[in-house]
Amino acid sequence: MSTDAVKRELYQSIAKVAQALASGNRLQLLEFIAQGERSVDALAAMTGMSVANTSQHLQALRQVGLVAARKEGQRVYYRVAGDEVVRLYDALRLAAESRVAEVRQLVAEFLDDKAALEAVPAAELLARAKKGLVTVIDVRPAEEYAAGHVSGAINVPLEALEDCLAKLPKKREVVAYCRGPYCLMSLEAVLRLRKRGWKARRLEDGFPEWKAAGLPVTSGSR
Amino acid sequence: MSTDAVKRELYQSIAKVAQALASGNRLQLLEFIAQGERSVDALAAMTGMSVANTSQHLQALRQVGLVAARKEGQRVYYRVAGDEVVRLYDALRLAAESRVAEVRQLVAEFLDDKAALEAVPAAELLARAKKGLVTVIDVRPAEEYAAGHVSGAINVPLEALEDCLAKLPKKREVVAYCRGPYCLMSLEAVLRLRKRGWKARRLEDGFPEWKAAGLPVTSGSR
DNA sequence: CTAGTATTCAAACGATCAATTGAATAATAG
DNA sequence: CTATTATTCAATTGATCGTTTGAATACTAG
Repeated sequence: MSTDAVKRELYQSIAKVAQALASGNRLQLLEFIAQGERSVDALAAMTGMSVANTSQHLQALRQVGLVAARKEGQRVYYRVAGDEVVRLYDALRLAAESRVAEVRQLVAEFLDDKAALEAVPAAELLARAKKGLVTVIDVRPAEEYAAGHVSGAINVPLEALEDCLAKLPKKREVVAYCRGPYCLMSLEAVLRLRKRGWKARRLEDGFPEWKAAGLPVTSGSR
Repeated sequence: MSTDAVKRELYQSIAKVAQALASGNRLQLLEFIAQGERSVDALAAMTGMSVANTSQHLQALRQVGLVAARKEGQRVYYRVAGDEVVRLYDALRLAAESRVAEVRQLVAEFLDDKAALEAVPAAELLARAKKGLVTVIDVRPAEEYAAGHVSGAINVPLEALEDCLAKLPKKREVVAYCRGPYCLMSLEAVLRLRKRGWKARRLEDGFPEWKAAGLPVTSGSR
């Protein structure tokens, strides 16, 4: 094979990985899978897609090596194939958020509709936290929490939200934060808490902005 | 709009960015652009694509905000839109390289065919460099070279290879290295140098492996 | 073995995408 | 002004992708 032909095929092979990410449904699947191993029907239920369609998309992801599968009994559990996959997903999300005007607008619209008007500014949170009026939760994965978090916040990863409800006094308002103003994890947490009867709002910004503003942070210990 | 609909559109918007990367031709364009601002016809010549086709692909990249354009005289120069874009490209390449068997095989085949058998192991390079028998060149971009490079190597970015030929004595063998064993920059450099009559080989691994092996590195100064 | 569940496969449709071609802008030189 | 060069636009064709549908496997419970 000629050098050029090999080169073209090499790029084409990399492009196949991008192609696997080029579908909103598959991205959503990947995000769920990144939170933990899931079976096909669980993923179908979470995304609202048909089982057949879900299976097909999962195979597209598996074919390029982004996810791996494990069979147990009559169920097949999918998981991300490795850390690079999560890093790739994050890089994609980041590039999209910071570059695509459309995404910014959609997020703004989404937030406006639902809870943005009620987002808590950092200064307000700080004041109310001092008075012990709120429970601050960090809904990012445990590793990110360990690397640094808002002082006084407890870690409630989004995927474990339902398991951690006991930790959250229902009387006190809950304020959730995540990676940034365009990250949807905290919003998701707020929506889910409200559905269950909590008073919940999101922090206006995420941890990076909080830290950059020189507000108190803690790292390592719980 | 319903929450679900917004969410779906949000994922779809992110997917559009991935879609823009889902083409070997566009990835190749992006890689060239990442090395520095380029005009449409220059890119068309580099990739061997028609100008119209190149223009069309560039616009696909621009539409999702991965590259930006600047008009000067009758030429339009394209550049990457930001650092996140390079990070995204790297993450994609990394995930593809580490996951897709096909890519590994293609790279192996490519290298085998061409120059892999003649790749210089790190130990051999070290020994021969000490005796002054070889010229070691780092073909990565200047910023990466500045952040750390093999001691004694001179920086000859791939895009400036032809301009730097004067620096390379034709009598001494040239050994080129880049980002890693699956990075094609050093191979490209070797092929181009050979075409012009140099004796050239590539280092078996890239800078990260060299550094990880505890071999001598230098950073900052030229 | 049979019934039931989880997953995958296969075919079919419409929608979207890539490359080619030829023409339309836009800027510059003479 | 006209001719030239660089880039983009528009229309076409063939290929690929996404979803639905219905059926085929694979496993488990009884």
